[in-house]
Amino acid sequence: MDIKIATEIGKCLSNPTRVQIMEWLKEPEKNFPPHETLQHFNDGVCVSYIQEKAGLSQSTVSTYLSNMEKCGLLVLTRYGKWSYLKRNEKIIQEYIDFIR
Amino acid sequence: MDIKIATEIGKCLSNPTRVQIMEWLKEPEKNFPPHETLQHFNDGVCVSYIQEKAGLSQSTVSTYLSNMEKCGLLVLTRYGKWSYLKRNEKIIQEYIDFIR
DNA sequence: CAAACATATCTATAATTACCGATATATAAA
DNA sequence: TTTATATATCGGTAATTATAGATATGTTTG
Repeated sequence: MDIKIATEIGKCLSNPTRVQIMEWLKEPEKNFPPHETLQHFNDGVCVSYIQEKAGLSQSTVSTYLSNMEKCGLLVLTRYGKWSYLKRNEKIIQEYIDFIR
Repeated sequence: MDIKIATEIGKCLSNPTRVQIMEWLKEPEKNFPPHETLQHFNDGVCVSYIQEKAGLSQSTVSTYLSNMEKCGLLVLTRYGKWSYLKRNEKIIQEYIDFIR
């Protein structure tokens, strides 16, 4: 991992709500209600659930998640009108290897 | 580690110079000239060497290092008029355990 | 003690980020 | 094909951070 990407990841992890989102996504079934159309969390959690739980505006949370996805911390999967986000454990591990 | 401290660490790691400093301090003997009064890097590297290498003002780098020490990323040791800084591997590991 | 040196802190301005409401886009449902 | 729903993006203001120069503090040395 290069220093530029590591810094972008650091920026994502410099805000308590975004750090909290990373923590919530460790255990979706514990932290979120079940999805209505999907019977699992295989692709993570939909944006609106995360937004609701974060208690910030839709636009703010959407921007957070977009940036977290751009730097690789999260993986985005779209099904119809829903977007699901899950942790990208591979990139997280690369980041850990970089800073350790 | 609680989310507040993790966020402070994230802030420190959200700037390329500060990330770079963390990297340099992994291998002081490789990245810095030998100290004049001290014959080792056991307590890390003095502020002025880090400042010189970073290429930013003395006050800016001093503030960086101070914040990095406050959140636990670095350990500060003073000998007379010199301050030495080294990585705090214990806290770094705690941070890694938190985000993983 | 005075001068020199290393580092920290203060003050100020420029740049960036936080956050929202409004609006756009894209899909699904009626 | 309108309407509703989910998410993204735009435009703006408030808050925070970046960074520097000036100054203060503490230490060593002459």
